[in-house]
Amino acid sequence: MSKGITSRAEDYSQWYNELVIKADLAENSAVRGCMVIKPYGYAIWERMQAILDKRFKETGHSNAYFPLFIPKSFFSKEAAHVEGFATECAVVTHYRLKNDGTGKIVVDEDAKLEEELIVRPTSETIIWNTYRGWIESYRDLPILVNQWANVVRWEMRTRLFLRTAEFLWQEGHTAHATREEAIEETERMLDVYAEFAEKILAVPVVRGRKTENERFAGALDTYCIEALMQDGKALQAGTSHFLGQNFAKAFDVKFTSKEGKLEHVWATSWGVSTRLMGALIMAHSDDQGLVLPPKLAPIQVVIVPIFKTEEEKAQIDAFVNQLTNELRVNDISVKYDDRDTQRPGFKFAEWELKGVPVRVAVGARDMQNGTVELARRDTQTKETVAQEGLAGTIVQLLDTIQENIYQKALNFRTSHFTEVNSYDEFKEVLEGKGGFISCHWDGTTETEKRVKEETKATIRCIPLDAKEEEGICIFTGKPSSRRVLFAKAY
RNA sequence: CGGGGUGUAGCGUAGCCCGGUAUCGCGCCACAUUUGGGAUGUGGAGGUCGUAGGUUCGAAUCCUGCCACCCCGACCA
Repeated sequence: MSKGITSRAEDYSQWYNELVIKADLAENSAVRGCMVIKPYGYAIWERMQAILDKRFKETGHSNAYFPLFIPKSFFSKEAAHVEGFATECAVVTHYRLKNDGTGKIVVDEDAKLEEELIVRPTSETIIWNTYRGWIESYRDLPILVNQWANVVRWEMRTRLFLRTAEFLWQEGHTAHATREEAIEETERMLDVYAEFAEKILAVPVVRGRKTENERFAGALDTYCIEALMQDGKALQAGTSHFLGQNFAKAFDVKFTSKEGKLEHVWATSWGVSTRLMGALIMAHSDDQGLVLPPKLAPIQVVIVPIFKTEEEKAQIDAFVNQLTNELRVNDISVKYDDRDTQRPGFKFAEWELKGVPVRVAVGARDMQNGTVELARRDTQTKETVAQEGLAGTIVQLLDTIQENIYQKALNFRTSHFTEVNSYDEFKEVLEGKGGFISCHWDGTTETEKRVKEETKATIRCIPLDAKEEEGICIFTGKPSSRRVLFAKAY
């Protein structure tokens, strides 16, 4: 693609003001790496929430809410977990401010907390501490809970959408009586994510498992979906973790089984975040702005009237009213942009920037001919179609667009998916077109780290559908039994 | 936290080397003409030049500290 607004995450800056702004409150109090999500951007997040939440409910989950603050001591209970998050925690140490006598507001040192509170970077610890009180018997299991929340991770380096210091997400935390059931849940939720990414976001993803090195802090196994962006870099779009009994042991959560034995509970956790908005933008956008798949778009159809006189406007209004009603019956969200403060060309450009999939332009000429101009955001094409049966035409067109956006992304990924059998080839592809590189790896963290140092590529995942195949590691020549996926990642 | 860079109107910028009270474009406001792809003309509003100090008759410009942001690394959804 051309060097456009979406070729890299950094290039958002040309238009992200439409969706978010970087939080910059004032002077010395800039909120580092956070973002203000403006209404239109938030509407996209709300669509994601609504669709995912429905799926969570359909798969038996309920929403709950746990505290933002986590006592520091909770963190130290699971060794791998604390090690994974220790370096990126915001810590609350005091609970009061005071006037220092000169009019300056300072932290009141007398108001020091006995135990510091951590602003949650993820909620496993506080949730498992709570679950201890909820679980006594196998009859209390499973617990299938999800939380919609914000979390804070004080990253060294932030990147809009992809790695902000505060982000919105959902985190599912489930408790099970058996290992098998927990693994099943982990895989089920990965499927929910993958299906959401592909069918709703129209972003094809690879389902896989992380290597030991890339695993979530405290998990026995981390499943993920990996998407490919238009610049050839991979993005982890969602994760589902099998936590084993690690957190149950750390927080002493036991239950009495059917057989009367006291056992530790099995756990999973899974989450997706506002990073999905970054994935959406970088997977589909073009130089004209966002391209939203119809199933996700907060506004699916925008109608722009073109008129000179009040009479013409009244005539168009009547037509649009009827069309709007017909579309709404079909569950299509419609925006009638009849602002008289902007000209049609301006509106066209603005709604394209915002990614609205279908635009209907209707003017006096159309009213005479019984037609409208129907424009597609994905292909940037337009045609004149009959007003007769227009709602039906649009319903079909939205499906076509959804499919086309997915196909386009899939084609891109297919052409950026390369099997290699030597390290030279590996480096050549990596520095050339990029994308996913499928190759044999000896299974050691040492090799993985060495490759990362030399090439910046990491193992994105071991694909779930990887077939057994004898081969040799392209880095060390040691035997390997299946291919893994490497890529440069965000 | 290391290395590099930047901070001037809502946004993007010129000016800085070589000190004399800030340039241009977009946007904004008013009026007129316009309205089928980001209108045009005329007039107008808007700036403690990131911040604190220093040098100087005089600082956006020179010096020092601090803050923030961006890029590259380490870290990560």
